[in-house]
Amino acid sequence: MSNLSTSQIFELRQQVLNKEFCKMNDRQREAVLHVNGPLLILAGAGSGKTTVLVNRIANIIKYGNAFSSQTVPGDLSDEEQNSIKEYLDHDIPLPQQLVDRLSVGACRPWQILAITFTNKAAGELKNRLVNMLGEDGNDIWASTFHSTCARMLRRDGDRLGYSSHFTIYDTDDSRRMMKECQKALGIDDKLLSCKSILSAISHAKDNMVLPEEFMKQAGNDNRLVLIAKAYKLYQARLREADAMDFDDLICNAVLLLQNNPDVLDYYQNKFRYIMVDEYQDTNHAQYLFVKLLAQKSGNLCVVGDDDQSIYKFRGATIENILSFESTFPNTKVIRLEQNYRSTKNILNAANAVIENNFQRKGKTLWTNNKTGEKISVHTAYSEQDEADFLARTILSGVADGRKYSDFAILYRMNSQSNILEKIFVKSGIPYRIIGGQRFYERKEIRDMIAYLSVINNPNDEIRLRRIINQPKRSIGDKTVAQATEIAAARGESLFDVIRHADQYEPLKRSAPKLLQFASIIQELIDALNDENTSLNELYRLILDKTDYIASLYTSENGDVQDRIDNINELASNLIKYEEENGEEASLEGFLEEVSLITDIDNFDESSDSVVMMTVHSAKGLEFPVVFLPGFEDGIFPGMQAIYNPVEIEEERRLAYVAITRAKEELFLVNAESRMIFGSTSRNKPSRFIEEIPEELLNRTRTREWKKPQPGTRLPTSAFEARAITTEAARNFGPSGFFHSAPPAVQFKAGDCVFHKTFGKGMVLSATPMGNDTLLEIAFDKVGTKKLMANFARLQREQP
DNA sequence: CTTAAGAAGGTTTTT
DNA sequence: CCTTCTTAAG
Repeated sequence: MSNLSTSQIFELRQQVLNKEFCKMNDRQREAVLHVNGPLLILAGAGSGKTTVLVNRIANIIKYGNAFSSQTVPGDLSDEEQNSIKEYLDHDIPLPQQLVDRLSVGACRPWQILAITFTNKAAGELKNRLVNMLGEDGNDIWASTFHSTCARMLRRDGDRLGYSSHFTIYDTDDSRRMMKECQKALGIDDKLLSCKSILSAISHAKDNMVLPEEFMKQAGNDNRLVLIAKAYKLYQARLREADAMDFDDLICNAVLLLQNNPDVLDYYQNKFRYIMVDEYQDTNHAQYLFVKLLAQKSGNLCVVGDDDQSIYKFRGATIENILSFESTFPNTKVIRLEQNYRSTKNILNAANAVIENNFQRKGKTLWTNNKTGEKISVHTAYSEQDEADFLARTILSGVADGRKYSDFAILYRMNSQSNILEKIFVKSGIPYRIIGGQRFYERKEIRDMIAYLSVINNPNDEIRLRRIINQPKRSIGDKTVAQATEIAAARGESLFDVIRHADQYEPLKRSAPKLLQFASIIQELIDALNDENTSLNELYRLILDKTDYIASLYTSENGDVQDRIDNINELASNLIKYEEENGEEASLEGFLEEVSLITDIDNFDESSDSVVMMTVHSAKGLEFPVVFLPGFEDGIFPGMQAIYNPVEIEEERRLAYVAITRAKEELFLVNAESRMIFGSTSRNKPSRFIEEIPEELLNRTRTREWKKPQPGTRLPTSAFEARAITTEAARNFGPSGFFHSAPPAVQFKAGDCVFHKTFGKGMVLSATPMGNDTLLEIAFDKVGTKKLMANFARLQREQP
C-alpha cells in the first residue's frame, strides 16, 4: 500500500464515520455528525431522537468534530490503512489508538451536559449511554434541569446565602409556607388565595422577576402590590429555612451564574458540549440558564418538537424553539420526520389534526410502517358505559393474545381515572395508575420525609411544624404559635426554642411535651451523625421512637395496611438508594433525589398491567394500543379552552401527543352524557375528531347497554385487585427488611422482651390488628410505649 | 387539645 | 364529586 493523499485520508475518515453510524437514516446521521456550533433538531414524535442524542454523544466522545473538520491526520501507515479496510469491509472494530488518531478535539464524558425534563428520560439516556460507551457513560452529566441546578447550588449556593444542605420544597411545602406569610401579612385567603399568589410568583420566577422588580411592576395595582409583599416575605422565609422551591432551583442557578463570573467561567469551560431535550418545554429562566452555559463554546444542541409543546401553563414558551435560529446565529436545522413508531393511519390522523395549528414550524411525519387498522371512534351512552367498553375491548384483546401491558389509557384529567378503576377492579383487569395521588404526596410519606428533613436540617420550620404533632403529642397550634413568636423575637430557630422550652415562661405548661419531642429529634440527629448508623437503621429508629405505625391504627380511618405498605416502600427506596450509592450515600442525597422525583419516573414497563395516566405524563412513552376516553368538547379540549384560540392550539398539540403515543391501534372514545363535578352534562364528540379524514375512521357506538359484563374473567375479589395495585409496595426484593423478616414471634401480656433501642420491658397488652399485633410495653428506661410486633424486632427475654 | 361533624370551595395539565 | 377548612362539643 502506498502513501495516501490528504484528500484520500479525508475521504477514508468520512467513510469510517458514516460506517460507524450506518444504522441511522440520513437525517439522523447528519445530526449525529454535526458537532460544533448551534444545532436545532426538530424531532417529530417517534422519530428516534433519543437514539440520535445517544449516538451524537458517542460521536463527540470518540471522534469529536472529525466529520466537519478540515484538519486531517498525518500519514496513515499500511497497518492503519488495513485496519480501516477491515473495519469498513468486515466490521472488525478499529483499535482505540486509531480512533484517537482519526478524532479531532474529542472530549471527555464529564465535559458533556445533557439536560432532560424528567428523571425517567435522564435515566433512559444514561442507560443507553452506558450500554454504548461502557463505564464512561456514567461520567456524563445527564440529568434534569432541576437536578442539574440543584447540583450547582449545592456546590456554590453559599454565594447566594444558602448552605449546601438546603432543603427543596415541593408544592405542598410552598403552600404551607405561603399560608403562614398570608397570615403574617393579614391577607385573607378568600380575597387572594395562596394558590393564585404562588402561581403569580412562579410565573415571576420563570421570567427571572425578583421581588423588588415585581413590586416596581406592580405600580398601583392593589392586588399585585399584595402579591409583591407576599413574594418578598415568602422569599425571606425560605431563606431563613434554608429552603428553595422548584422554581428557585432554576432561578437561583441563573443568578449564581449571572453574578459570579468565576462560577460561570468554571462551568463554561467545563461543559464543552451541551444538549437539551424537549426544548419546546423550556421557560425563560431555563433558556437563560442554557444560554449562559453555552455562550462560550457555542456548542449547543437542542432537540424538540414545537408540535409537542404542552407545558405553557407551567411557563414554557414555545418562542424558545420558534426563535432559536435567530437567537443563535448560524444554527444548523435538521428535521427528523420519519416516524418509526406508528401505523400510517395513526400518523396521518395525527398530521391531519396538527395541521390546523398556525403557530408552528411545520413538518409532516411519514412512515414506512404498514397502514394498520382504522382508528376506532366509539360513542358510549355514559361514562359507565365508556369504562365498560374499554374493559370489554381490553379483555377481548387479551383473549386474542395481547398482553395487558400492551394497553394504555390516556385521559385529559386525573379525575377520569376513578370510574375506570372501579370497572377494572370488577373485571379483574390488572392496572396501574401513574400520577394522580402521587407516592410522595401521600400523608404518611410526607410525614416520614418531613422527619428525615428535619433531622437533616432542623431549621426547616415548615416541616418541623408538620411533624411536631404527628403523631399526636398534645402539642397544639397555640403552643407552636407561641414558640414561633419567641423564636422570632429572639432571632433563634424554632427548634432551638423548643429544645429549651423550659426556659420560657409562656411555654411552661407544654414544656415537657416539647422537650420530649426535641429529645427524640436530637437522638435522631445523633444517630445520623454516628457513622455506624445506616440510613435504613435511622429510618427504623424514626418509626420506633415516634410510634408512628401504632398511631396509624388509632388515628387513621382509611386503609392502614396501605399506609404501612407505603411506609415500607419508602424504606425500600431508601435501601435501594444506599445500595446504589454505596459510600456516597447520604441523607441529604436521598432527600434531594426524593424531592425531585415524580411518579412517571417509577413507571416500570415490566409488569403486565394496563397503564393509566394523563396525556401529559405520557409524553415520551409509546404503547401498542391507546385509548383516549373523554374525547369530547368540554373535556378534550377542556372547557376553558373552547373560546380561546391560543388555548385550543395547546389542546390540539396535546391531542397530537396523545394520538402519536399509539403504535398499532387507537381508540377515541366519547360518552353522550357524563357526570362531571357532581352534575350530568352532555358533551359533543371532540372537535378534533372532525379534523381527521373520515376514511381513516371506523365509527361505532354501544348498541344495547348491558350493565356489568358477565365476561371472560368475572369479578375477582377486591383483594386480588389490590394485590395488583400495591404489588410494587409489597415486592421490595431481597433488601426489604420488613417483609423478609421471619414471621413475628407471638407475644402476650406478661412477656418480658428486649428492644434494640428501648432496652428491657414487659408486655402489658397485645391487641391483634390486621396481620399484626399492637403491643403495649412498659420499658424499664423509657416508660410505656405502643409498638407493632412485626416492626419492633423484639427479642424474648427470660424474666 | 382532640375529635367529629358540617360547610364551603374548587376542580387541567406538573418539574 | 372530592378535599379542605371551620366550628362546636368533649
